[in-house]
Amino acid sequence: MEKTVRVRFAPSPTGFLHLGGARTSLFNWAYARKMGGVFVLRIEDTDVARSTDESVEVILDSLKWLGFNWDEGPEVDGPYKPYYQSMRLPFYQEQLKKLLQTGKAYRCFCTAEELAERREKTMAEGKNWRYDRKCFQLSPEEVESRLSQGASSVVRFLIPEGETSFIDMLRGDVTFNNVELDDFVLLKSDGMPTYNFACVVDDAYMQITHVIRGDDHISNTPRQVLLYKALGFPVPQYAHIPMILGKDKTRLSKRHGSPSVTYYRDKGYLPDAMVNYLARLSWASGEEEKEIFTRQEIVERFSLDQVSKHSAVFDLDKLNWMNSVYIREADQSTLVQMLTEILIREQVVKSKAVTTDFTRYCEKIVAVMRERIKYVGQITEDARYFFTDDFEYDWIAFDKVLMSEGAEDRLVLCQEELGKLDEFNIEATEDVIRNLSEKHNIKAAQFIHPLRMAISGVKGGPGLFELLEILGKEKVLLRIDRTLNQIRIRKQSGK
RNA sequence: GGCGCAAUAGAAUAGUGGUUAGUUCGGCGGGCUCUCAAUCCGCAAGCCCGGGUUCAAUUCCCGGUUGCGCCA
Repeated sequence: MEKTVRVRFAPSPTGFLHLGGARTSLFNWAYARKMGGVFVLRIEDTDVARSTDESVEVILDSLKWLGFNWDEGPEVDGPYKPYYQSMRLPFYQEQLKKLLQTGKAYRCFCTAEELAERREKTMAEGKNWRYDRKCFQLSPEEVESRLSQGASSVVRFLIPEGETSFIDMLRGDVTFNNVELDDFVLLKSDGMPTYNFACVVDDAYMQITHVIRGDDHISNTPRQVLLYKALGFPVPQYAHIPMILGKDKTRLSKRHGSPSVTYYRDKGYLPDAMVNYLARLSWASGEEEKEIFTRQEIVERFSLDQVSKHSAVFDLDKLNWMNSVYIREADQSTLVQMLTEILIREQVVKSKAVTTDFTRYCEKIVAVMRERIKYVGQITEDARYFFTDDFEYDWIAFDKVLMSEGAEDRLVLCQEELGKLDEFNIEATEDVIRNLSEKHNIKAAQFIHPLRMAISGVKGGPGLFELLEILGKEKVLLRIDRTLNQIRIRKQSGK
């Protein structure tokens, strides 16, 4: 009988959820769902100095936002709780005792300074430094006496002779010679377990069957395999997935925009788009022309042997394209909700200003903007004029469109005629402009462009008549006034 | 420095011992339109290098190079 697949995502809460972590999480989640398995979330917070509760919150929020619901972990009790490493110290102690008693691990009293000194000496001789097992020679009595004197110590794992190999589900056999491995530290002098140790003990206790993680862990794997064997636990299956790099092919970091999931959430990206994009980085279903995959489709098709082996470059352009596809298909109400949240966060409006009327106004904005944005927050960047009368002009376009021959006069005509309207809607305003165009035998565009510039300050954007209707008569006339003033100021200062 | 992993257009990828090497994003050009966007049409652009195996290698093997990672 096949054992139930159990996979886990095990972030360190030392900051936000990184896109790389999000993708690792995605592959674990997708694999669990595909295989009818269990997705475990474990918080690796043994680095007391760097771990914070806020970070845990951010990571949990990010995972929830992406929709990777875990079956066991924080907030979801399971049979192998607790799911915070800092609360699992007794397990590590227990296993450590076992290793110490069977001679598979030993106490080491070497100080950092001593080690540095010996390392330097060895390196000076042109040899590779590995821990020289000085403390392995210590007699049990000596160890006891030093411990009772309160000497600071760590516990090291005794690497056996031979070589260690494991099967990586993407690459096949990977082998390391054990002489390359150090007698690495299991327990730090502060009593906390090291990453490799805690990870193995937890994965073993939590019955993890498949370890899917970034390929930066390949080098750790032989150490961990050796630990499983020393502890008498079954070795899980491994799948090391490629890392996500920035445009310059270095590890994705702040230098490449932002690598944090919350950044994209706050910018107005849709979680489904994010998941889709992350999935397509390193994974392909093989179907040509198909880029858009729902969560369900990803789960149905997901398979680790379709994951590529080389690192991937994060491409914001493609994410933007994908997100814009999702924005065009999203529910209006979802987008309006996102927009108002962004407006409040960016202090464009006060939260108490978000009335029913304002929400209705946002609906109209979303309706005309959704097909021309890549993320919802782009509305506040590209279409500030919806929220302030005091917008900045695109001066290059201003000069081209409004400082040309006759533009001012046409704008005045528009103002006059629009001012006569009672019903200020798309149809009526369009009639006005088309009539003007006909009457003066000037192309409609000659009215449209100056008018758009006058009421929005930019040369692109929604259709003019939609824009007029959304802004309303009062604002439109006011803005034309303001613009006419600007034209006059510029004409005076220009000559 | 030691060890490991990887390598198809600018990016993500498909695919193959014999193919005009496919697709998506991006780029460029054009159509449509009041602009932008969307959309449609078209174009440019790729198998890291060297050896071997083979009738035939982008594909299999070895070496190198480069990139990345881990350890120091």
